[in-house]
Amino acid sequence: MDNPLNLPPGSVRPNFGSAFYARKPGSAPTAASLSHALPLWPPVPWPTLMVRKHHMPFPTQPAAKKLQVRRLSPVLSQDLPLLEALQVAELPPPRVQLRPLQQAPPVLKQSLPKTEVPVVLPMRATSVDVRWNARYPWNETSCESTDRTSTRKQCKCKNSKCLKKYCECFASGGYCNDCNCKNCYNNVGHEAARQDAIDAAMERNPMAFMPKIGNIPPHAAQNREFKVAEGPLVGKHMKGCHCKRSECLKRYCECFRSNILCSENCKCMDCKNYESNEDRKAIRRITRHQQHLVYAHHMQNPAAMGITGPYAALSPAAEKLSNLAVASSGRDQLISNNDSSQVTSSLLTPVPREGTKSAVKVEPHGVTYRPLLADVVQIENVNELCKVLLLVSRQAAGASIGVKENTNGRKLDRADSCLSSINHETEAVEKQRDEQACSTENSLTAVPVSEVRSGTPRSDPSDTWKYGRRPVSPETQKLMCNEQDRLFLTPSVAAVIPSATKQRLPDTYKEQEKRILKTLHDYLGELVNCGRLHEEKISSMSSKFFHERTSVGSSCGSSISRVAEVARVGQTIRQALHSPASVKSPGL
DNA sequence: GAGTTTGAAACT
DNA sequence: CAGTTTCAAACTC
Repeated sequence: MDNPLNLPPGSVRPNFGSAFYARKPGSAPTAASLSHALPLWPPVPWPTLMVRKHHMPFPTQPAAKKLQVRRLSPVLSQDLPLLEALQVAELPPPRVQLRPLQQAPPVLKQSLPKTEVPVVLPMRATSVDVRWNARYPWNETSCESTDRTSTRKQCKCKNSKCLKKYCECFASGGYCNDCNCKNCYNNVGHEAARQDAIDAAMERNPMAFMPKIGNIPPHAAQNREFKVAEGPLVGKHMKGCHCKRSECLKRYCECFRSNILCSENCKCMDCKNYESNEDRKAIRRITRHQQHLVYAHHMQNPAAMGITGPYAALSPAAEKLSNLAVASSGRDQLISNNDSSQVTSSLLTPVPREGTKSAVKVEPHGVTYRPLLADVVQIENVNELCKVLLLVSRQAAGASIGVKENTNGRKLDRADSCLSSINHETEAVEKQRDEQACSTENSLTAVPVSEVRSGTPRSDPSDTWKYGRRPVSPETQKLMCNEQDRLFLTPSVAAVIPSATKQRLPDTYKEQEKRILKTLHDYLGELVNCGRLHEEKISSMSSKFFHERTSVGSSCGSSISRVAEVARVGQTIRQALHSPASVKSPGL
């Protein structure tokens, strides 16, 4: 049998679709016809397509490709746990491995996020640990995972033997594992009964294990109904919901739960899950606020919660905190995959500084939402970080392969030039924004970029990346990094490298990766501290009526000095990078 | 944690 | 296909 996902021999793979049609060849025409109409056919709930990824924003379809995850070497993963949270796209295929969820690497299991991203990918897409929940696309995982620390749902079925689609695990195409169900037959020990149940479900509805959320058809994209202002809401429920009393604004509603708008497929009553509805918008705002609370909670207590990075999985405690907060607000939407992207992206969204009228955004319903690092992380910082990482990479490459330096240097120059041109295009926009910029008391840009320039050993076209020019977006930078990755990997580059050097290339990559990620790890660590201190500062200011003034001043002063410290760290990194001897660890 | 509400799935 | 029942998640208290 075809094994496009290279599953290990003997691994359990409940392929509902193929199993069903194998027994019922008469259904083959149906399958064949559907294969043209649907991206996934025959239905293959397992391994279904759900990318396990940390902190990842809910992808729009075109962005799905970016979700391919590079697996780090075990050594690196151990040394740099945060690196698991890094998203790297467009990476060399040999390092990408496909494996069923139950064989997920320990590191991955330990840090499974609450937010997993249902992604529509081609059946044979190269991706890691993918699955696609059929009935429960909002589910982060099914029950295959043996991870006890995962925040996945555990079913509590009592009467269905977990062999009906009432059971989330079964509906998602997975086995029950560590669930709280009773009399469970959804396991390997009851494979025959399970297969019968699958057959029965498929017989009732051949689409039973197909994804419920489909893409927006091209013709519908023109329909205002499907145009979603807030980005992540894409697709529509294939069958449509039939809600009567929830107004499609509670998680009873499959559309709402999947964070999509109700469509013409739905037969709901009193639906409020449409784009312009104010109630829906309010709920989304509240949800974002709750995410911010949870996020801040994580940032405050990373060690106590076993979190190794700012984007680590939500703990049950944090989830409960979130739920309680949501409940207290009178609304009941849990954190959705979609909105997490808004939280993370907002971290990098320049906002007016304190002192300006809109420094704190007060929503109409009175909820104040403001990213902790809004005044700390500026887009310039991201650019600067990218540059530092680029220099680290060069240093590593230079240290490892002297011969390669010139070639790669030219390639990087080309990338830098490209980046510069992109910056040039955004010059008009940035000029307008710069006019609004105020002092950067809490910004990480305390170190003048000119210092970076002075430390650069050669004329660098990416200098245009700096002063006076609005940098490109993080997404563009990410693309640029990817581009640079490819530049290192192109056959043309390999062709000019001596064979002896080629053998050392993997080491070069490792060294580059190690240094880059180490630097980034340290940088983000400091960022976490910054955010924590920043919040302390805000908290202190807000409680100034209850504390003596001196304590506030002390806290603020402490925060400011801490930010300055981070800036100093950045300088240290740069100095280390330009040290003639070797690239030293930033030593944070 | 128990009880209630809700809507999908299953059944008639 | 419509109506009813079953079921488990979501929600409330």
